[in-house]
Amino acid sequence: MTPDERRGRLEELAPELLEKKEKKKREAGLRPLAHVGPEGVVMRFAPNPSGPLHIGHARASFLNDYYVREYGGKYILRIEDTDPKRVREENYRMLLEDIEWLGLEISDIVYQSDRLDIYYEYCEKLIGIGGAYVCTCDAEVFREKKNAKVACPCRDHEPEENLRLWRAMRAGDYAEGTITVRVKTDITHPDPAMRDFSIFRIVDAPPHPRCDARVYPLMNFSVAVDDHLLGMTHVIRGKDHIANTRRQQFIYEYFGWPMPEYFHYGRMSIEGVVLSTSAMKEGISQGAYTGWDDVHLGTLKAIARRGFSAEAVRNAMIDIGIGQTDISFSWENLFAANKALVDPIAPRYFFVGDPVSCTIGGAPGMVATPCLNPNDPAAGCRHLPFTGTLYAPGEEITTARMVRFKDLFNVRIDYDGATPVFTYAGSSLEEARREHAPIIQWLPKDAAVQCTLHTPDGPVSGLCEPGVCGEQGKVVQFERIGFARVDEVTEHHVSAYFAHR
RNA sequence: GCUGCUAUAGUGUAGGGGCCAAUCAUGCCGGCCUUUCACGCCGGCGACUGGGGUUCGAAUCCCCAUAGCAGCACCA
Repeated sequence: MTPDERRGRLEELAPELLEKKEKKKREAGLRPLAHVGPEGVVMRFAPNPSGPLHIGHARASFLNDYYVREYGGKYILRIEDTDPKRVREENYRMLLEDIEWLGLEISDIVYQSDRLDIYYEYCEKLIGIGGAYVCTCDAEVFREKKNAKVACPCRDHEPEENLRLWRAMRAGDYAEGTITVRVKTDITHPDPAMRDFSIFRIVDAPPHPRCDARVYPLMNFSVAVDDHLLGMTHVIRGKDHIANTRRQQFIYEYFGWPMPEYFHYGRMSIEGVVLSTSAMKEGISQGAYTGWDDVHLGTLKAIARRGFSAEAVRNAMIDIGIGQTDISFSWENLFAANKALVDPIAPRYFFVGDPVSCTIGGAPGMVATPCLNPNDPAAGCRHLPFTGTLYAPGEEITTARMVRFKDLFNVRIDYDGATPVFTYAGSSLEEARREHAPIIQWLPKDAAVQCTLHTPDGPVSGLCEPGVCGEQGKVVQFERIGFARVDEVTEHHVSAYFAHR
């Protein structure tokens, strides 16, 4: 049968089958979520304040943000600061700055360090119903027993005994590392990661910047309790948490709570930038990097400094989606996403690398008026006066017999021995085209500013238009070079970071 | 070692038994437009990891292999 015949046949036999196939249509964006109630969704972004946010965090935060925007509901920023060893005062500030930059639609901010009493309360409940026990075994000893599927003696304590130990733990009778609370799962579970994992421990030092405590929950407990109490409907996080989800399931089951719906996206490798907090910290302290926003780093601060907008990062991340496949983050795709946003609005300027001063014989004085943006005439023009001498890019004038200085005129290049001689060759654009003269950028002798363009291959020094000085913090396009963010402007110097072509 | 997840063009992604000689984006190549090698437009290149099985029919379901990744912390 031909497809048409089949279709006709099916129409006779079971027309309803035809319908559902028809409506399969692809829409832009992420796949729809199931189990969305009338109130929308409740989702969360849960970083820990151990350093600045980086591209990996952008993915997690934007995926969740996408669905909250899509369905409405709540987006909770939950700061997971239950490990005093990894939490530092300044990190909270940086975290909030980064959140601000991302432009997330956050509805509530929750600090886990404010909620220790809640975790204690639920821990006591869990112990009371026999779901957890207090273990005083040495961690190493326990690990070996666990790997051999052998229970430790503490596992047989009655709940009363566990409660007694728990209170002693709370009261300060035990030192760091000598006592822990474990969920009673299945010591013979085929997956060693599931066997009686810890949910509380003692940390003596350093003190926590936001609370006064010695007994801290481990993430599997605080996360499970919070996700339930805060009403999470869907959780999107990396696949490194896939085992944690299964561990948390034991806690949900003991309490009889329904679980949220989980998605675990795959690992994203990112080339070309430093991502590990420890490596960044070390590099900064040794002076290899200028700070958290050093462009060699993968932090959001660095990305921003290089001229990428949060919107571009968002678009790139939504395009990547929530697949479980491990992927390589593609800078090229981010470049394209950023270009789409920045090209319509970035003002154009001339940048001249390796500038050579050229006096043009026989040329009339005039003022060139190139557009700030050829696609947006309303943006206006720049005014570049020519008074007899200009700067031209060294490489370009040594490889051509004739050039056209953009928006100015044509120049013929002859040689007197090794020294080039420049003569005015008319203003006809048609003629320049006929002669295949390259149209190149230039700068007035009297109106050029020193400019360092930082590229991945190192800094390029040259000159740029004075107008660039008014663009600090903005992204401009250096014609025929690419987009760059104007980072710093001083009286006689501009520093810019190359973003992409 | 044990447990689990994944496998579509260079990169990212859609497709979850027949509409797939496989979508879209990006990239690359060619052309057009253009006083930027930008933007825009037109055309082209490029992929279902391998092997078995189920089925009339498999990118899609099952098994095995291979590869990658994750977890097995008193971190998150």
